[in-house]
Amino acid sequence: MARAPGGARRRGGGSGRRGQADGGQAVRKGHWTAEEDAVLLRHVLVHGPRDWSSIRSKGFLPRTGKSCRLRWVNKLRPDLKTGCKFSAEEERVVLELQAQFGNKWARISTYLPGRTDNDVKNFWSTRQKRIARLLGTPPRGRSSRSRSRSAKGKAPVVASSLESRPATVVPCLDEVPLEGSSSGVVHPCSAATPFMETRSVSAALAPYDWAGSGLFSFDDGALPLACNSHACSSSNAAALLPFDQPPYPLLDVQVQGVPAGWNWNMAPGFANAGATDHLAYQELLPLTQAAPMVLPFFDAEYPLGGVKAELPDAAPDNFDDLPPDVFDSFDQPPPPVSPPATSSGF
DNA sequence: AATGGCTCCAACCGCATCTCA
DNA sequence: TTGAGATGCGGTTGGAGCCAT
Repeated sequence: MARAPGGARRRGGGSGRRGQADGGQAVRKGHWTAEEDAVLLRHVLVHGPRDWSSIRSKGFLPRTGKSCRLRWVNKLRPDLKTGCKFSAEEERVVLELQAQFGNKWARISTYLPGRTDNDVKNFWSTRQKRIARLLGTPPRGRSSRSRSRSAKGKAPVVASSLESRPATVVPCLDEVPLEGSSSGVVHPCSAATPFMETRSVSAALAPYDWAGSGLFSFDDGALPLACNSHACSSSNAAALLPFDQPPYPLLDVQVQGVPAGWNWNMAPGFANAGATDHLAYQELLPLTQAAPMVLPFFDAEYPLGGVKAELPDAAPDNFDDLPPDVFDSFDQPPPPVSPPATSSGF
């Protein structure tokens, strides 16, 4: 079924429902606009994926922190396979893990690079309904709010066989056999997949270790493929990085209109976390609203009229100025052999 | 062309858990 | 230690697109 990549379908057609926040400030609900996404991305750039509540408390967006987090996790995160159906291999992994873990979608999703718990949950739900329909059995009720919290994840949680059987883990995108191969497994996200413009992504997200996160590859020769033939492990990828170069190409263009010389590495949120972040917003938001901006997570130009960023040929020389804890801002994605001890922050 | 069922998926809600003062 | 706020998770809902009739 040819569908537009998720998110674009209803853009602009959101419900626009509004609730009433405590204190009288209206809380916007429903579908996100491009402008809201831009603001949220700004927040992540400055603060990392945290402090969601401050987005509203500081007046940047009339959205709850939960809503902001959900939007980031499910749609704006750069490592998502948007618009890419579950492959046979992914389905197999879901089936196996669901049998082991029960409905622990967040946990299951850690085995599926690029998939969110919501993706897995939706996939499973659709699949269950399809099976129920084929078997002529009524789908298990949708109104099961009464189920006890303790009943969730009903399957016995035993030591995961997958943890000791890494071969079952979905391999890197690069190594999934293409359709027609002996296994018949379809590449889950082929080259035609609107995965993202990796160069642009890495450029725009410079303040964090996106390259070291193992989520992207760099095809310009400056960096090795982060997702190599053996693992998508961030640690592995990071280990491959030539540290005589910055682990990411620093940007000098993401937002047209940003003053020349603006450097995300100098973003107040990094240089002095929290102290002057509001200043950063004040400085950036009018620019993002007034000028075309680059939102590199999307293939198409952003509705605001942005253009894709071009990477600078030469890496800036102020990488060493970054505080070391900048790179702690993102949790590492799970290694391929076993799930992470803690759920990923992505 | 109209229509109804199905699929997909974004985003909400409520509760659980975590963090920090 | 504890309570409030923040964050995470799982279930659910609703709407748009696709497709068969």
